[in-house]
Order: sequence, then C-alpha cells, then structure tokens
Amino acid sequence: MNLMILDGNSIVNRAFYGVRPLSAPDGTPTNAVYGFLAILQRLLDEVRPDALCVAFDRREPTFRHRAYEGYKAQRRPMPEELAAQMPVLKDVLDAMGIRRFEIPGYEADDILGTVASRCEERLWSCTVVSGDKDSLQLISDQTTVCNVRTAKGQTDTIFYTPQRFEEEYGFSSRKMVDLKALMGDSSDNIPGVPGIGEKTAMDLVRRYGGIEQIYADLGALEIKEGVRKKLAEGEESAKFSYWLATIFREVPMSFTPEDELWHGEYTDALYPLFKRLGFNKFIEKWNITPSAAAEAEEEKQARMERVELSSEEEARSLCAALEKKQTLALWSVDALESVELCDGETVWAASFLSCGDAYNELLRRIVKKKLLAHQVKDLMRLLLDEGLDCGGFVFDTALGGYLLDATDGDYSLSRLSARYLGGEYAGAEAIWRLYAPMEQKLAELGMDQLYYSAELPLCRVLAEMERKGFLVDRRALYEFGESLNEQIDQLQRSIWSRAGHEFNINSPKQLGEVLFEELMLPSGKKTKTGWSTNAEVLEKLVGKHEIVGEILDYRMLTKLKSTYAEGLLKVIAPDGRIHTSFQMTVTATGRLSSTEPNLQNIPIRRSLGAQIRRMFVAAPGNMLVDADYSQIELRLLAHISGDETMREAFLSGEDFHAVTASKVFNVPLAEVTPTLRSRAKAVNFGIVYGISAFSLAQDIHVRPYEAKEYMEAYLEKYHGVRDYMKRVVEQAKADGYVSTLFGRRRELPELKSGNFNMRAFGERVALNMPIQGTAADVIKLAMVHVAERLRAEGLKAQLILQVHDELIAECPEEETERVKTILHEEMEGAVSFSVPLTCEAKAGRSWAEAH
DNA sequence: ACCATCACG
DNA sequence: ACGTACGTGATGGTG
Repeated sequence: MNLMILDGNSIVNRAFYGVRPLSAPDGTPTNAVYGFLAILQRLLDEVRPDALCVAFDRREPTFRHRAYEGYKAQRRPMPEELAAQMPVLKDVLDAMGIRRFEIPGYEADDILGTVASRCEERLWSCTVVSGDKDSLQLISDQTTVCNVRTAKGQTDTIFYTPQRFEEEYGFSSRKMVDLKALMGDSSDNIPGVPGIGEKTAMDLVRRYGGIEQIYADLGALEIKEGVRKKLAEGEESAKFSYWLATIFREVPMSFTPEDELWHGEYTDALYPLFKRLGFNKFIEKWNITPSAAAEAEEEKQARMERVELSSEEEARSLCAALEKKQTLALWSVDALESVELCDGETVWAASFLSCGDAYNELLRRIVKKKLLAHQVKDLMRLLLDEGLDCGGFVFDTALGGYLLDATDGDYSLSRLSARYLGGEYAGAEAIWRLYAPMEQKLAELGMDQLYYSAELPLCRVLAEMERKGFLVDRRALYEFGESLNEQIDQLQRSIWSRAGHEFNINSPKQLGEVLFEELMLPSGKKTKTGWSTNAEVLEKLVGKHEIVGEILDYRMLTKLKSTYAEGLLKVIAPDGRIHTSFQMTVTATGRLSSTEPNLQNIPIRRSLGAQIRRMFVAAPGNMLVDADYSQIELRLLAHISGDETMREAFLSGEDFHAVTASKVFNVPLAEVTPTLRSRAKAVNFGIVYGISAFSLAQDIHVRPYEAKEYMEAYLEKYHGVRDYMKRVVEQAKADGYVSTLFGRRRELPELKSGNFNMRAFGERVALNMPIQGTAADVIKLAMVHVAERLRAEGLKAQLILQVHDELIAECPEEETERVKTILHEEMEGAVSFSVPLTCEAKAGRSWAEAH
C-alpha cells in the first residue's frame, strides 16, 4: 500500500509562479489553485496512491522560531494574490474529501516527516511531494521524495529513491541535513558554517560523511587550513544548524495511513465550488457531476426569458410593469434606435420601429430607474441629445472592467462575460450578470471608492464636456493653414534642388537614402527598416549640410498643416465647435485620452505651433478660464516618497527646478544658471520616469558618467526618493502590481519576465505609475467637484477640456472671476497631502491667452 | 496592418 | 552584458 502526502505550501507556491494569471468568474484569482490541481492530477496519474493527504504550514511561530529568532526571519511575505487563494485551496481540498493537516507550532515539513515515519512503521510505502529540497532528507527504502518543479509553464516531477539521490548528489540522502548544517540556507536564515559555501560543503560531505565524522577528528582531515579554521570556529553554528535543518518526525498528531484511503470520493460541494471558480476543465476531466439540488440551481441561473416587444401596446404594458422594478440593466443598440432591458429574470428588447410612439415613453420611464449599463458616458451623451434624464446610472461594466485590469484593453461585454462569468453572455443580460461579481471584486481590491466617487460620476462630466465642445475660429485656422503653403513649397523646392532630384520628403525611406547614401552625411542610428531620420538625429547634422535645417522646418510645417490646420478643420461640427471624445478605459495609468480629434496634443512648445491655440476661442460674450496644476507629478513624488528635503523645497515656494540645480550642482540658489536649471529639470523628469543615466545623458547632451554623477547627487540629496524607488519596486515584485494613493491598480506581469528588458521596463513602470496615476486620480476628483460646484452655484460656466493637469472652462464674461475662484479652490482642495498641490487659474478670449 | 515620426502632459 | 524614460493619438508611407 502506498500513501502520497503533499507539502501544500510549497506546491501552491510552484503553482502560483508557474501558471499565468487566471481568475474565477467573480474575479478572484485562481491560478495557484488551478496549478495545484493540475500538479495533483499529474501526481495521481504517475503514483496511483491508495491514500492521499496534504500538509500545510501555519502562520504561528514554530518551535524553531522559539529557539532561534532569526529563523525564516527575512522570508518574503506571501504575495496578496496568493494569500487570497489559500482559503480557496483549502475549500477545494475539503470538497474533494482529501484530508489536510495543519499543526500549530510545526511546519509542513515536520508533518511530512511524521507521516512518512508512521507509514514506514505500518509497512506502507510513502511518496512525499514537495517543491523544495528540504524534504529530501526523508528518502528511505520505503519513502520516495518527489520534487516538483515548474519552468515555462511546464511541470517536472523527479522521484528520488535512495539510489537516484546518490547518483545525482554523490552522497547518501541521510547526509542532506549535514550539507545544510555546513552550507546554511540563506532563504531560511540557517547560518551553517560561516565562510563555507555549497562547493566546499558538498566536497566535505562526499569525502567524510556528516558533521559527526568531520568533527570527530577535525585535525586529521585532508583539507585546506583555511577551511579547517572555518570549520573549527563554526562548530557550534554547524551543530545548531543541523538541529534547525532536521525535520522533526514525532509531531503530536493523530494519523494512520488506513484513515486516508482516497480514490476520488468527492463531496457534493465540489461541483458548485468548481463552477464558481470556473474550473470547467476539471469538472469535465474528472467527471464531477452536480447533486440534484445544484442542478436545479444552475438551471434557474441559466435561464432568462427573452421578450421581443412588437407593438405599441406591449411597450405600454412594459411601461406599467416597470413601475415595480428598482434596478435595470440597459443596453442600447445603434444609438438608442433600440434597447435591451434586463431585470435578472427577463430580457426585453424594444425598438423605435416596433413600438412607435410608446418607445419614447418607455425610454423616459427607463431613465428614472437605477441603471446598470456599459459605457455610461456614451449612453449619457445620447440621452442628453434626446433631452432625456441621465441621473440614474449606478454601474458601468466597462469602467469596472477597466479598473479591475487597466492593461487588458478589451472591455467588450463578450470579453467581460468570458472573464468574469465564465460563459458567453451579451447585451443587457451580460450587464446584469456582471454587476454583482464586478462590484464585489472592486470592493475586495479597495477600488470601490475610486469607482463611485471619481470614475462613475466623471461620466456625466465628460458627456457634457463632449457635448459642449470647444469653439474654433474656423476662418483663422483656415488662413493659418494657407499661410503655411508658400513656405512649404519653397522648402520643398530648395530641398529637392540640394538633393539634385525630386523625391517624397515625407518618406523616411527616401529621405534616408538622400541624406545618408547620396549626400553621404554621417549616419547615426538605424531603425528596424532603415536609417533613422527623426528630429533627434537630424539636429546633430545641422551645420553639416544646409538641407538638414530645411528638412526640420519642412517637417514642422507639414505637421502643423496636415494634423492641425487640415485635421482640425475637418472635424469642426455645424455648431462651429470641436467635440472630442474622451476615452475613459484606454490608458494603463488612469489618465484620460482624447480622440477624433485629440485635443490633448495641441501644439504649445514652439511659437509657430502655439499659434494654433489662438484659434481655440470663447463664444462671443464669454471667456475661457484655464487652470493647471503646477508640477503635480513632482509634488506627488515628494508626498509619496515622504522625502523631507523635497517636501521642504516645495513648501519654500522657490522655483523647484532651480532648487534642485542648487542641490545637485552644489551652487547657491542665486547662482543657478539657465543651463544648470534645465539640466536639473531633466533629472527631475527622468526620475519620475525611472530613468537610466545613459538616457539622461542623451537627453541633456552630457557624457554618461557625468549624467550618472548628477543622478547620484540627486539621490544623495533627495535620499527619501532613493528609498522610495527601492521600496516601490520590491513591493511590486512581491505583489505583482502597483497602485496609486487612491487604490487604482496596474498589473505588472513584466516583473516576472525572463527577459531583462521586459523586467527593466516593469521596474520603470512600477516607479512611474503610482505617480502619474495618482495625478490622474486627483484631477478626476477635481473635475467632479468643479462640475458639482458650478452646478450648485447656478452658473452657466461649463468645463470643456482636460489636458492631464489642466482644466478649461467656458463661461459668460460676468462669471469669469467666480469661475477662476472655483477652479482654483476645487483643484487645490481636491485632496490634502503633505505637499500642497498648487494651481493657477487665468482667463482669456482664447486658449493661448488664458494659458 | 504596421512603422516612423511628432504633437502633447 | 544586456539596452537604454512614463503615458497617449494622428498622420503619411509602405508592403
């Protein structure tokens, strides 16, 4: 007879790191449980044991901790995502009818040892399964130790018999403890003999056996004198380590192998549990069938009646029936041409075509309800266009999906259903079913407040901003575009004549050939497809040939012409205004983005481009009020890192980049030159992005070693920032994600990558996201407050644009001062941190004037 | 569809 | 030794 016992903690660890992220329909992570079961299945197939049980560590200190406070002291804490799965795994084992042992004061290893001993006494054979090597000391003629490893998603099992062990290690498995007593174990904080490493320890054990033999006559051993000295000095430590590393085989527990017989006797609890976890594969593979009660419940869950309304009369009767409903899921098709409704039992489909006039009445009734919907902002925009209410939205499944995983990118109902419901649902039914599990998951991850006080209310604010739009002086924009033509033509002719022939200057390929093959200019970097001709490369060639400057000018002018003059003219609506769309579920950090057109990248850095902003104007009799946070990201860095020096720099009210320059370059504040200030500014920004010295050097055109000195000096002066950088990366590695001060998350699978560059990228993101993301949280909160305040004070003013750290409102002239005050107060007061978030508001007739 | 480029914070 | 800054969107060229 054979009993198999698993080291639950070590196997679940292997499973967690070896299996890609997975989650149950309700959003709880399941990859470790899933991986555990996959490993278990494989072991059952390979070993075919008669009896089975699992041992777990307990959180309480063990007898080893009591004897030695350093024991396992520096162990990394279990990642949250894994800790959350431990109770689930235990539920699964219970439902499978597999016994688990946890004994206070003892480790899983001690349980393994005790169980193996008891099996041997009763003439059973035993298979001990573990993910680490500590249990190899249990190998005997009756006990086989199976070591489980996972690499690249593949699981390997190695079964160690005494012979197999000796072949591989060159000594008897009984001497495993001696090996550890000599070499120690840094991960468990077992000291071993100071100065003796793996190589020496292996050699000693092979030649002399255990520490008993070694210390019996230390002087007689043929070893280097240095080693002998270390051994002599480390004798006490070796003996103590021996004790620490020895598995205790007499744990007080009631156990006989006959009680653990197991051949797949699952309980009724397993089917619903696997369903809840989305483990359909195991249900199928292990042929787990539901109990009659579970089957009935599932049937009820699965069926929702579908009613297609086909007459005005039916629509009216639904109107009446809605009176009793509190909450509805609403799904609109083709811009409200038709809708689907779901109350958890029935799905109604109604359209303007089939219900006629009653359709409008139906919509009016629907919007009075508490509504669950998908992409609420867009739905609100449609409803507002129809003059309908849109105050009743209590959940947005797309926003939920975004907060739960901001890097996924696909928040379609089909994808969300597959991910959070483990099935394919669509329309209003999908929205209804997604609501509860998503809301629960948001609360579990601590994002419910962010969701309900920032993201969801922001939908209304953005819908109104999009509807209002930004007035553009069409004629001025057209004339600006025309004014560029002449210069573009002239540059084109000149470039062609210098090249000696006509070619398409817009083609990087053709341009590269002209510059680097025909004109033989010194070629710089290459891209995947050929020469790089970007501005950075060209700027280094200015002065080498007249053509280069002309190309740079040509590029600038054609960019302004095509993207801004022509591009913006194309999207001016009949009302003379540009109505951008704000995307709420795109960025990995929590920022908004702006499309069709993008109004968040209107030129400003160079004077010609900045002219475009003179054409974004207030309507007659109105003013624009523009307010932007001053250096919000650096202020947040100061707050989040808690760096005292940096905080004081901001509190002093001095020019922060200049203060930084004075600290980094060790000159009095008054003697900071513009060059030093601009270098310090580059370092400041670089730090926020998780810079390397090399890139900083490129950016500010100094030698890499010089850039390195700047960074060193910076992190020396702002040492709290250095500590923060270290801390945040370590935390991210332990958790697998980073988060903002408001709980917004970004998963970071890159940190587990085997690729150096991927990992390095993950580390930079870990540094940057909490800062950029917190800034995004802050301005979103401010927007909600500003909109609420404008409304509450009965002003006509309305927000019209957000550009990451900047808000623009349009208002009647007489409201200007009031609106300036409101923007200023609500933006500065949105949060209260240890560093003030300052903000300046200005008014003007155009964006250029107000900024 | 993808790349290179360049506009913004 | 690696290869070199975070987050976006629009455009024109190319295969």
